[in-house]
Amino acid sequence: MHIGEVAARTGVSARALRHYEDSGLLVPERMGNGYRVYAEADIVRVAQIRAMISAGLGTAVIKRYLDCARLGDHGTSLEMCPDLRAELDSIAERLSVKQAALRETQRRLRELTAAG
Amino acid sequence: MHIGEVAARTGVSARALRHYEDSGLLVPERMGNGYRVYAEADIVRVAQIRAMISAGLGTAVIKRYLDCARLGDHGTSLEMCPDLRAELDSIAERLSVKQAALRETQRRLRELTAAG
DNA sequence: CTTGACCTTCACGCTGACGTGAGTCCCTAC
DNA sequence: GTAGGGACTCACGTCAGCGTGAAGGTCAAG
Repeated sequence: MHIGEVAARTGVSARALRHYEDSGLLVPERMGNGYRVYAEADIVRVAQIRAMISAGLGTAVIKRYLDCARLGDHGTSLEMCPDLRAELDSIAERLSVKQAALRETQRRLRELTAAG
Repeated sequence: MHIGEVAARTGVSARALRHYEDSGLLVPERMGNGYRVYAEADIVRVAQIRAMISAGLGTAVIKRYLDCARLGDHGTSLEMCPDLRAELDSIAERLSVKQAALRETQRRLRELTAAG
């Protein structure tokens, strides 16, 4: 299918899809006229990418994740995955810190409003 | 004290301190020669700002928070605080979503490494 | 054959929190 | 007086994930 249909089915803009390709996250086939041709599997892949981006991951990390996943599909070694998992852990921890800081801010704010 | 000492004591760069001033978060006195003069209380304030920025809050929101806090100190009305609290709640919720997505990503990754 | 929808590749714009010079004072010390 | 270490004000650069034209090729339909 073409980029417009992928955009419609995933809710991701065509511009974003091209950006994902620039970042190496998505590599659609090309027709003779240069049009991008996406497979059904790309729909799932786009959903994965969106989930990871909304989780705060950068495209570089996502690319490594997808490479890792692709290696897994072929049953080959997953040497890079431990590093990636450590990175995901550290990102999750940073998010926890952010959440804690935000909750603390909320607590202070509630104190203020209660005292006012 | 001067900006250099504040930078050293807080671990925040002088550039960042000037940026906070541009954003209206910090308003140091000025000497005759134009040098910024910070009070001890500003050390605490910088720590608060850092905590809120690392929590993902923007300077505009932080400014409103500090204004709110300052109003509280003077015992005056806190009309804007409910809005701010709602905003903090929504940010906290978005962070929760991110964390959940990140945990899901970690789960998938662990499945891959387990299957490899 | 022409409209019109859809596709292509540049390439600049935007937001946010600063980094990084450039060029210039200010102040202390030797 | 001269060196040096701050501090000052512009003002452009950076990173990320796109948005938004611009200028033009492609293709099915009337």
